[in-house]
Amino acid sequence: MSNNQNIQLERLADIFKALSNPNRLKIYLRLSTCCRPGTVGIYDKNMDVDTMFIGDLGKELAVGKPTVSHHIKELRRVGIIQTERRGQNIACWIDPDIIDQLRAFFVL
Amino acid sequence: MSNNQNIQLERLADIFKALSNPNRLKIYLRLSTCCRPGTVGIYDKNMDVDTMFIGDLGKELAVGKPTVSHHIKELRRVGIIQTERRGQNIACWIDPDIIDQLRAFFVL
DNA sequence: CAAATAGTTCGATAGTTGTCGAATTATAAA
DNA sequence: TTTATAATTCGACAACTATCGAACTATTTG
Repeated sequence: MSNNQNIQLERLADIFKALSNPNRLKIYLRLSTCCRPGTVGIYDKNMDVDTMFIGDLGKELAVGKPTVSHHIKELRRVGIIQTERRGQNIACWIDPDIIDQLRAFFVL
Repeated sequence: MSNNQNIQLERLADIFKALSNPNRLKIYLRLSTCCRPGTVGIYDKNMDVDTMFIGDLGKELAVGKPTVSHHIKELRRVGIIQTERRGQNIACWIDPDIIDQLRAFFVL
């Protein structure tokens, strides 16, 4: 019996799992600094305010490229980040919507 | 090099790991209904408003007692819940402080 | 004390995860 | 077209996790 409520629960558990690895959490935190205060919700990925590429993230992480790629894939899979190729690089940013949902979840 | 910031990060990752298992997330959600709306922050564990015991949680979870015990231990280890023996039973409740911290974390 | 109930601990096991090096693909530059 | 850079995919492996049954501890009740 896998009803809607269970699907939602599994999805939420998956999101927390994505944030449960220190390296992925570092990526999340690093990306969250790309959004200037007050710009959440109106963040425009074309503004290039402070664009982060996957390679930049790797340099701060002390793990190899395949590992970074794996973590990015996981964060994208659960919807925490979005990516877009720009030439040789791939830009990443946090999806503000999912963060709103998570904040709402922790209202008891 | 394991500075304070890294310790905090590891702790946060640990909290998310605790919530990343569907059964533990169910326990969290079930316990969160013990706090009536509007009582967050003034929740008094001695009020017995809607006290949950570990056995009650197990009945709703379709896993054996050792597994429930393991999950409770994990949730307590990271500080999400607190427990207290009351006779034969052990009461559980969510620590409201940690929830406030988690909500604050998701403010970009 | 004996029996019943609630929960924990232990040891085992199947499954999952994080990491790597090597090989590969995609794009840009010379 | 050749070379360089950025990132992904693949296969492997060690470490970790969720679960269970059996045995154990703690508490209450008769």
